[in-house]
Amino acid sequence: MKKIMIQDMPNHVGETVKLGGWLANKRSSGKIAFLQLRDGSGFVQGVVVKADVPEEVFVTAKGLHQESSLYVVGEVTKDERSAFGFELQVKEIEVIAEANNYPITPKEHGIEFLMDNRHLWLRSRKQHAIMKVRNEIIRATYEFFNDNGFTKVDPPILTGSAPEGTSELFHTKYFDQDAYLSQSGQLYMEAAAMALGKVFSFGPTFRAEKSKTRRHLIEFWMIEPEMAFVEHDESLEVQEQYVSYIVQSVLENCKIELERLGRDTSKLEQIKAPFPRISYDDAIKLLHEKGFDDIEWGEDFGAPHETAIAEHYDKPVFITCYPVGIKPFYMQPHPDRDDVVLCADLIAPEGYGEIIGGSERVHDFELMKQRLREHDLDENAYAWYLDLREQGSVPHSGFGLGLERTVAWITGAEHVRESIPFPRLLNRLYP
RNA sequence: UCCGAAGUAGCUCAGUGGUAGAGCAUCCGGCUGUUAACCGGACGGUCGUAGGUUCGAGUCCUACCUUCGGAGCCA
Repeated sequence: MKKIMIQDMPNHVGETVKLGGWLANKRSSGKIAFLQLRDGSGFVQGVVVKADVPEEVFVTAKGLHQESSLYVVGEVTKDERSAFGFELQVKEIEVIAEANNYPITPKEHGIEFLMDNRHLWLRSRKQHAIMKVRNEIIRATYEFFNDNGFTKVDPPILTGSAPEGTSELFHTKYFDQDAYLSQSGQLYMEAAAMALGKVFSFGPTFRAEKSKTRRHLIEFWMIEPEMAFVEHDESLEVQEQYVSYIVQSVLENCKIELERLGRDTSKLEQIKAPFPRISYDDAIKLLHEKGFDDIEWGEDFGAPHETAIAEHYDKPVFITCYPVGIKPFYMQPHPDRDDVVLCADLIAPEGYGEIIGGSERVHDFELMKQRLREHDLDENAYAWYLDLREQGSVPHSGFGLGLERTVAWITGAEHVRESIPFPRLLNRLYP
C-alpha cells in the first residue's frame, strides 16, 4: 500500500492509498460520516459510507474524537463538492492514538485561551496557513540574497557590550562577566561586509521593551543585510527589490494559504518595485496638511503618523533622511546638510507599520569617534568597531527587516503574535 | 509605565438587587453529501481574589490580581 501526503493526492486519483493524519473535525449521519483530515501538508475530507465498509469501520468512524491520530486507507477521487477538489473514499481506519477532550473546539475562542493552547492552536487551518507563508518568506529570502551575490553570516547572539544602552537588553551572565542577548547583529555584519562584500544575517533578536501592541514581540526574527561599496540610494533599490520578491513569491507559491486566510491578493499584486520615497521634511508637511498638529520637525513619528503617511500610497513607502537627533550614532550625515542623516524606514501599507529600518553607515574614522563621544558611548567598548574605520574603510549601507511584521502584513494577520510559532510577549513565556 | 475595557460551566457568552442560563465540547439516541452540519436528551458552577453596603449581591462600593485593546519605544 502506497503511503502518500494530502498535498500529493491530485497525482493519485483512482488509486487506493494510505494516509497518516489527524482528525480535524467530523460530521456524521446514520449512513455516512465525513472525516476532516489533516496531515501537515494539507486538509482533505474522508468519506465513510456505511454500506461500503465493514460494520466496525463505520462504528470506529462515528466514534472518533477531534485530533485523534489515525491511518486511513481509501481511494482518491476528484469531487467538486470538496473545497480541496479531492476526497478520500475511506475503506479502512486504524486509530493510532485517541485524543481526549481536545480543547480547541470548532466554535470561537478567546485570545488568552488560544495563546495558552498555542502548542495545539498551531494545528488549526489559519495558523497552519500563516506558518506556511512564513516559511515561504524565509525560503524566498535565502533565494533572493543567494541569487544576488550575498553570503549568509551569523552574528553572535550573546554580546558583551551594550551597543545603545542596556535598558532594552536582556541581561544574563557569561560565566563571571555580564552579557546581553543581541538586539541587532548590525555592527558585526558591518565587519562581515568588510570581509565578504555583501552579507546577510537571519536570526533571533531580543528586546526587553515593555511594548504591548499588535506590532511588538519580545523575541523576533530579523533579516539584516549589509553591503560594502553600496550607498544610500542603492540600498533602497535592494530593499524594494527584496520586498517585491518575497511578496511575489508568496503570491505564486501560497495560493491555497492566502485564500484560506481570506487575504485580498489584489493589494499584494501591486507590490512591485519601485516604491515611493518621501523625505522626512515632506512627510512632516504632509501630516500638517492632513491636520496633524501634534508633531513638529525634529520629532519621531508615532503609529498614527506612520499609518497616515502609508495610507497616502498603495505600496510600501520609504520615509528618508530623518533628523540626526532621533537616529542612532552610526548613520552617515547627508552630504548637503548636517541636520539629517542618510537613512530610510519602509512603512508597509494597510497600517502594518515599519517593516524595514536602514541607513548608510558612517565610514570616516574621525567622524565615528566624534559620534561616539556625542552619544556618550564608551570608545573602548567600540574599539573593534572603530577599527573597521581605520583599516581600509569604505562606504557601506545596510538594513534590517522584521520577519514577523512582514508575515503579519502579507497574511493579513491582525497581530504579530500569530506570525511566529511560539510568541514571546509581555506576560507570555508559556508555552 | 500611562489610558480604556473585561473576568460567570472545559470553551464562547447572556444574566442590569430577589430560585445560576444558552450554544459548543463530552456521553446517549436520531438522520445518506455534511461544510463551525443539524435534531432530541444527559452531564457540567468557590460567578477573578479579599473586604464592605443590603433582609438579600453574579449584579452596588473599595482595594488588589489577571487578561485584552491602545499609547510610548522600536523591526
